[in-house]
Amino acid sequence: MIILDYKDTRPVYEQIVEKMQNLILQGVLEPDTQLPSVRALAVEISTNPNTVQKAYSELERRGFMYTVKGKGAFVSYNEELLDWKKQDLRQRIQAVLKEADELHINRSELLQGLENKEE
Amino acid sequence: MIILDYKDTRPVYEQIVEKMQNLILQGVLEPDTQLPSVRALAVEISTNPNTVQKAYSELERRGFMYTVKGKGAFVSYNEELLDWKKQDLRQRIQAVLKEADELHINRSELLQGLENKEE
Amino acid sequence: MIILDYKDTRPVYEQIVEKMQNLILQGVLEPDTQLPSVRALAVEISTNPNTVQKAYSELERRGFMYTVKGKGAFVSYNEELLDWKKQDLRQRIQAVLKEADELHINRSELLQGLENKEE
Amino acid sequence: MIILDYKDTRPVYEQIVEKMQNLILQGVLEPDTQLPSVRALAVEISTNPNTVQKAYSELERRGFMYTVKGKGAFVSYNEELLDWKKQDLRQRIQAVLKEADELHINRSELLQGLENKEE
DNA sequence: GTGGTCTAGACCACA
DNA sequence: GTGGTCTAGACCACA
Repeated sequence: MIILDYKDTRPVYEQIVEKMQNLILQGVLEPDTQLPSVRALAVEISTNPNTVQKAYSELERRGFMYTVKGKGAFVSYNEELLDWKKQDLRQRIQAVLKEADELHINRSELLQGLENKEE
Repeated sequence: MIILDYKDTRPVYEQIVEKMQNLILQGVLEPDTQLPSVRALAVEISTNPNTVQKAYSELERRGFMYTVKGKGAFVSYNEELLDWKKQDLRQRIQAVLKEADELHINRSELLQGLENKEE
Repeated sequence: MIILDYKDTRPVYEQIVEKMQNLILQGVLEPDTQLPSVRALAVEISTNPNTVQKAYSELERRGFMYTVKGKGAFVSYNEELLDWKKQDLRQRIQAVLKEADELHINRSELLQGLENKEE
Repeated sequence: MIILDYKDTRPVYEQIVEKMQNLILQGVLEPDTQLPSVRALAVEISTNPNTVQKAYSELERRGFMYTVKGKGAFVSYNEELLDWKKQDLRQRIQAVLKEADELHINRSELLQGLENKEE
């Protein structure tokens, strides 16, 4: 389900959050499906349960899953989440462009050739 | 000269690096100008000299300043550095766009209205 | 694992960098092996953890190790690093030879008898 | 007579020593010629007299000049000094080759193409 | 005075 | 436990 990249410098829990989030947004994990338990996932990716727990809490806070006591964690996808993600991506691009502005680097020049997905 | 943002979660030394770098790239600090001494800057922004030292070392490593032992630190700007920065900004935008691709979010839609600096 | 030479005038952190680097290039420390923790090595060679930390950061920057937060530091050797080291050694010899040229000292004379390792 | 390189990372006094030494070994400064006074040279290269003094002391220690109280400093060249310099260069090359040995890098490979001065 | 290194120890996020 | 950052202060070579 999830493969960690040990050469990635980001914290493990952040990698889990990002990967789970993408699986949900992409529809690979469908709404109301049950997710693996904290312990099961920890074993699967051989990491500490604390780390998985931290990732799950963050995903719940962001609205990507809900937990039912005694039953487990479930996917909670809805259209709003994709919008939320779009906003997030857009803000990250804006942050970069703001930096460019400060250095008097032309925005169009920077974005040139990036409008379309390369395949 | 430099104002720290205590709400910023990044380490202090990183904020110093980024701000000095921008001042140099913007031409506010001109080549061969002497920079404030490690101790002077530490007092000015009320931080520890070691922290400023760490920032200065990183700036030297990146080619933004050079150091003459016993005399001080001096600005060492050249055109290549701006190109290097442009590459860096471009790569950061590409990383965001790659994420968008994975979620089937349209690139043009995401970039809409960002081509020009808002004023 | 590492023995410091207190007669060596170079800074302690530089000696650590050089020795670890050699152990990695020689293959004594194999890729993905875990390195001693900052604190453990500091105790072993009776120096300050900050000094070891500085050495580890430099080794990471040079590509000889990678760090997983909360887990530790690991060896990250690849062939390119040895090539890089060869270039470095060659350049240092060239610098000496250039000095010799300026004094009209014959290169061959200087290099005589050095082509083969003494055993 | 001497031009300092401010982008050179070595200490100023070391640059002075090296440059004076080369001028003497090359015969540009002839034996028993009077050298500029500490103060005169300090003004000429706009540095601190302490720095020139340190360089002169080192040159005297190495046998490249002698001082006559009340008169000044004089060049003291003799054949032995060139031999001394050759030994010095040779030792520096040997140090590099010893490093190569430790990494199992072939000496001949490293020295290939360096036997003759490029022009 | 100036940068560079180091000690001794604290605190934090992460696992 | 592990790396990363930081404080407060010392000492050194160099100018």
